[in-house]
Amino acid sequence: MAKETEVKDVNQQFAVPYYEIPYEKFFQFGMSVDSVVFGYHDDQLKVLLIKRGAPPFKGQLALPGDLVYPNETIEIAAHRILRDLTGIDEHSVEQTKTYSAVDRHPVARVVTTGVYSIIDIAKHDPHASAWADGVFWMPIDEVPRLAFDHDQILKDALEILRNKVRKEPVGFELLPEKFVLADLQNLYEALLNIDFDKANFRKRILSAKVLKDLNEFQKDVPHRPARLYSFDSKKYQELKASGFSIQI
Amino acid sequence: MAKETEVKDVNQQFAVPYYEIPYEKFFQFGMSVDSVVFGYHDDQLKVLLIKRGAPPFKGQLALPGDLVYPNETIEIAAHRILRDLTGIDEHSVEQTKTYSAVDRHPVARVVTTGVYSIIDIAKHDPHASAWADGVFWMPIDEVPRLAFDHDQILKDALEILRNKVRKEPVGFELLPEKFVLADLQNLYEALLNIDFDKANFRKRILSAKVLKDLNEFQKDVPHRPARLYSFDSKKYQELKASGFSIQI
DNA sequence: GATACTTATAGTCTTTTGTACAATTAGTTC
DNA sequence: GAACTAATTGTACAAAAGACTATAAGTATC
Repeated sequence: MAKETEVKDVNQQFAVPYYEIPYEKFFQFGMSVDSVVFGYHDDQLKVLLIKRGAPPFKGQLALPGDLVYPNETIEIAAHRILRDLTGIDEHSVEQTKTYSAVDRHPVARVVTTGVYSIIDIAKHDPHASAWADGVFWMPIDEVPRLAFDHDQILKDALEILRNKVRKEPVGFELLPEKFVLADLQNLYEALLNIDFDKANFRKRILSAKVLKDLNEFQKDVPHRPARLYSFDSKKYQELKASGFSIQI
Repeated sequence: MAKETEVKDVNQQFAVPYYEIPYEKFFQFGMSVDSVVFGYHDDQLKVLLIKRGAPPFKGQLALPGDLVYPNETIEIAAHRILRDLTGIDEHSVEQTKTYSAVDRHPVARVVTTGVYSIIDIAKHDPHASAWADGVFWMPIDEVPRLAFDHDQILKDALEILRNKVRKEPVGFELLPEKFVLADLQNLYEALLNIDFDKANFRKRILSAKVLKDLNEFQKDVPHRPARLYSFDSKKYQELKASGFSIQI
């Protein structure tokens, strides 16, 4: 909760009814979006970063993000900005939190909304464009200090992802179409920083009945090949509609 | 996900690098906060509404909310605005979502952030002030059509509350200091729309070990008086720190 | 003051779920 | 074929959840 003193100070400065304050005073905010794009590769959870090619923080690593146009929603801006900066076109967008610290932007008053999305790295090939000087998939625990308050935005998004992944089958969006149970387990272990017992993980995930058994098998592995599965989103929708929820 | 066409339209209109677009174009947003204040009374979950005494939507019911000052954070503004409109002073503030539909405000471009808080009705006595023409505690399932997009904001906040209440002991903030297990059960039943078995609810809640047994009893009830408890926040902090979490 | 009534609280029994770990299977490599 | 690796199946025990019964401790009634 905010300290009482802070609240009082603000009040004293504007101690008049709101309709007597000049309209222009209020309509000076810039809005921006910052996207936390998660991917998974080499058994590691990764996040998409850009090298900023424009001030402020030029040259530093940051989340892809920019100002929202006056005639856009935050969600539409998130799509546009991510495509402009990295070329990534199709992706989901979920809000995390809105950051409004008065001095979070060194130049102007910009309130930003964090969003996150989850993509299959193999399906996208990000490349820097517009004012981005570079785009990188960075393993989540190697991320350095970022521009603005993006450290915090990333941290919050990660926490939300970790909570979400236990209740909803978002994990599958990070994997290729066909996968093996061990892949799925590795993903969850990387995501949650937990080790699961292989046999029990299998039982739990299969009992959720959201995997389609493809009756195909791994190829070219130096051991017994494992069964391939895909996520059965139709079955999941049915289950969800009937009030059932999965727990991992 | 947004439709592709919408995104394209927006792009065509601003098909120039962002640094060539006049600065003023971007900094025209108004920011506001709308508070969903939950309370519990008469075995009912209630929400605090105001009757708007200022345009737009003058005379209609709405969530307490207003514009954020240029030198405030959203959270500080939420405190100020709720105090100004209803006199409620101490309260928690948690963000839910940010709403940015271009036409959500009929007069200007206002992006609003929803916040929610949970208070003990008995401890606060809201009264209309500033431009509020009335303040009401409204049972959650009797809430009529509200101004702006406040129906949606309330709906989202309620869903977030319901999710939260199962994992964190927020429920206690809605109850008076000393309560009886039946109170707590009624609260959870009202909140989640579920019936619990009395004996099992008791076992589960007590096994979480976050209740302090006060060794006091109900008075003036026409039957065997029940034991009074209070929430032991110190113990809860310890449990939480040691990685334990409650599940209801 | 005995009896009915109401709700609190304790206890039991069964089913389900979670967890650890052993056994078996099916492939590759040498 | 023997050694090796990982997949898959199975088993046994512990813990939790759920349904239900029994008892306790008050008030209200007569």
